[in-house]
Amino acid sequence: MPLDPLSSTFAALADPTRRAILARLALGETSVMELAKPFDMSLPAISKHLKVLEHAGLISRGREAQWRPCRIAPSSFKQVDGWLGNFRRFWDESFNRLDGLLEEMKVEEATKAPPHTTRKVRVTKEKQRGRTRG
Amino acid sequence: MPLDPLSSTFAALADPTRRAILARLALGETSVMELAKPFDMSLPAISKHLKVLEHAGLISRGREAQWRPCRIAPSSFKQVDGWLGNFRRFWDESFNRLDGLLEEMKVEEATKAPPHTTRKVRVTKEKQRGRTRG
DNA sequence: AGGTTATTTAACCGATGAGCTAAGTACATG
DNA sequence: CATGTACTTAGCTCATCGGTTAAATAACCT
Repeated sequence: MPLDPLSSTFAALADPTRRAILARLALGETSVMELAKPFDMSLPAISKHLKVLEHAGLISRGREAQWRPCRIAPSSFKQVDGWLGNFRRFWDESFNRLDGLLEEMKVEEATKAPPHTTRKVRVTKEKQRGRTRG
Repeated sequence: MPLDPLSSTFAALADPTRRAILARLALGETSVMELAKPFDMSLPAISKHLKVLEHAGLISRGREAQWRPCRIAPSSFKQVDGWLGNFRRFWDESFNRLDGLLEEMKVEEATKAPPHTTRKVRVTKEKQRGRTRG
């Protein structure tokens, strides 16, 4: 019954309250009370949101006396970015320019391109990341 | 009642079936039948998933005779990537290195840093994108 | 017109999700 | 120890979601 990690991360991000909480946390670690302030919502509701975010790996929580300070956790963000990388060529112009360059460099394949799909495609899964600002 | 665009996009991405459909579409435009094949699921279910993806702006659909070919639509992907950019500094090392460089260049602020938050932070909203592979 | 293929709509069901209030836990301090 | 502060858990409601089957629509092909 538990969703795969990427699904729970996306699900966690699919709520404006939770995204606002993350935006606040991007400014620095803070308490639940502090996080709750901007919202016209009960504290338990915020508590639940935080649990969802934590479960999704988007935040982590510490303990300091009666406070449970929250902070951004990088890993899930990274995973989302990685997944998104598989589609980057669809909108990122500079990405495409670079891809085109790499394309030209291995012309040996160009002659036997299969006519199956519309565009020429190399899926190259995760490999996409890491080429951007190395 | 309708969610904001970013929320519906994230919600659409929070399902493994839909992500698999997108992965298939990354290989090129194709029909509903073709998209349905890999899944042990009724056709109406797939049809619903496609409607969700379309509504989220992640795909667009054409008409060719009795087929409704689907293809990736870039805009929502781009928006997600843009939003994610606000958090890139939390995981992308090279991003941080570049940020540190920019930091050093404007040292005039370094002396009067406020002790309010843990890290030194400039929010710089969307501006983050576009510096990667210019 | 009548049939086949491709896809959507309608109507339903069980599970999950976001919100609430009320009560419980954990720590700090008078 | 009693009270206050900072949360979390429990239990409820209502809406939405992912799936189903059955029927409808749409376009092609005799």
